[in-house]
Amino acid sequence: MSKSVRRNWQEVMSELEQRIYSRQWQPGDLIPTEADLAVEFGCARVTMNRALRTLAETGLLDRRRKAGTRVTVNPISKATLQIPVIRSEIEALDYSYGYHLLHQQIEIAPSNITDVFDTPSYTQLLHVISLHSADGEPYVIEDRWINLVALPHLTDVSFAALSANEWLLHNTPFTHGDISFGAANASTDEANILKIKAGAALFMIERTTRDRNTSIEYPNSNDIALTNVRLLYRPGYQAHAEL
Amino acid sequence: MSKSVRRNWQEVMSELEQRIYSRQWQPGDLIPTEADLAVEFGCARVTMNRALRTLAETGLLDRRRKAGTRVTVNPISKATLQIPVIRSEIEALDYSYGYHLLHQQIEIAPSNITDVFDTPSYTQLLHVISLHSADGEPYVIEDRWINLVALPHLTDVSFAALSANEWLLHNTPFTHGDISFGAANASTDEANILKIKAGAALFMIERTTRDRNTSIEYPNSNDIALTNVRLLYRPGYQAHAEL
DNA sequence: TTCTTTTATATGTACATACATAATAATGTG
DNA sequence: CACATTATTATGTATGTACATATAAAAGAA
Repeated sequence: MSKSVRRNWQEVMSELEQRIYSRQWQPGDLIPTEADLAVEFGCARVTMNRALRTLAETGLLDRRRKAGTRVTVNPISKATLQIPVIRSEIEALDYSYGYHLLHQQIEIAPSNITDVFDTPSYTQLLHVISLHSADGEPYVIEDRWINLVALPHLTDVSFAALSANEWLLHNTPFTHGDISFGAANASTDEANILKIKAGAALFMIERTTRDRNTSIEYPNSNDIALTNVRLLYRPGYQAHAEL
Repeated sequence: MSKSVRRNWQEVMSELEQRIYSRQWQPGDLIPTEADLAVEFGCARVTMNRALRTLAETGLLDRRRKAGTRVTVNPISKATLQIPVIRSEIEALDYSYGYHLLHQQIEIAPSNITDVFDTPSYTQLLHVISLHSADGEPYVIEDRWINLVALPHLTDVSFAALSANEWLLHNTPFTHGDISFGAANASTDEANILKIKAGAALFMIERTTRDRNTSIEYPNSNDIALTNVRLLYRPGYQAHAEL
């Protein structure tokens, strides 16, 4: 064989990446046009487009019509946190998974919860508290409120054997929502459940899950909050992500 | 104009999304082939490919050559956390930003740090502790170790006026690394700095930043750890993300 | 001058076609 | 029967071409 190294868009992209990482093209620099680069690299413009577009999606490049393509000035670091089902998380660590239902009752929810659900303050919601354990040791407390208006089937479901976490994933996939991370001192109750001292710092995840309303029956209604959960992890727990 | 509604890939994609969200195509279902869908939608196969590929990147579809395309069975929720520079974070909340250097010294680092940097245990590293404040109130403690072998210029830089956080972003963009989130009880020192009671639960971010080594001089060396930072936020702080 | 309109241009996308590749399904072999 | 080989097929990608669209820059009007 001779000269023509077949260039695919991924090779092209990593060549472009090199130029950015090596600071040959510096932040803020305007780089050559798609067409020019295509000629230089000996590929079609569409191929170069794919490479440049992907880099722009990654956040390395800023592209604007007519204005051209430039290297991002303030790259925003994006940490993508994968949130598995708790059972999978524990089993992935090679621990045996355990589940214990601590509380399941229909109650009038506190105002911070009814705010999230956008329901009247007197609404009855399902309150479920449970403990997930790893190798018999307490791992995380799951404190959940469920919107029975959106999920009426759940009124009579018992979560003694199956966690609400898994029931919801199985029955309402493809939901979205918002999530926040923080820290909290363990209350006396929580300390007892986790078998630790009261006041210990616990990593906390709070999450509201909404369902996209795409049914033909309710085309104009907004997203409906299905459930709100607060997870309190045992001391020392850390969530990892890549930058 | 008559019949041909020009179909672009984004319209095609949202039509496909509808079918997934409405459970017309259920998790695990094998959906029609690219070619068939293209015919059904009246667009080119490449256009359908773009729509399907994007949905696969989002995590809604699983695609495999020959095997076909199916709706994802266990959608992994991915929370993408945007990590801004601390100054921007504080100013975005409409607080006035303040910065105070508390400690800057070249020291022999503890073993957990030299492990991260992959340097000998006696290596001298730069240790910088500082406080970022919002409207004069303590906001977050930044406890940072810097690899002077990789960043020799920093030996003589004073961080009295400029935070290491910003210096690094400005001088070493396009780095990557790993990050973890957790909780810690405030030590006495930390409590004094943050003006809170010792033992309070603090949200903690720990982050190691590495530089991709793409220089011609060191083509074969691995990524080098530049810096490791531990951020301790004031009580009540929460990091938000979207699912 | 300042504001509005036009023009030029880089990116964005659509399509037809062709071939590449991975992996299942079918076939052949011991 | 188990196992290796081949054929088939759905996705993946490269290219030339054509047109769409956003917008910076130029030209024109006030």
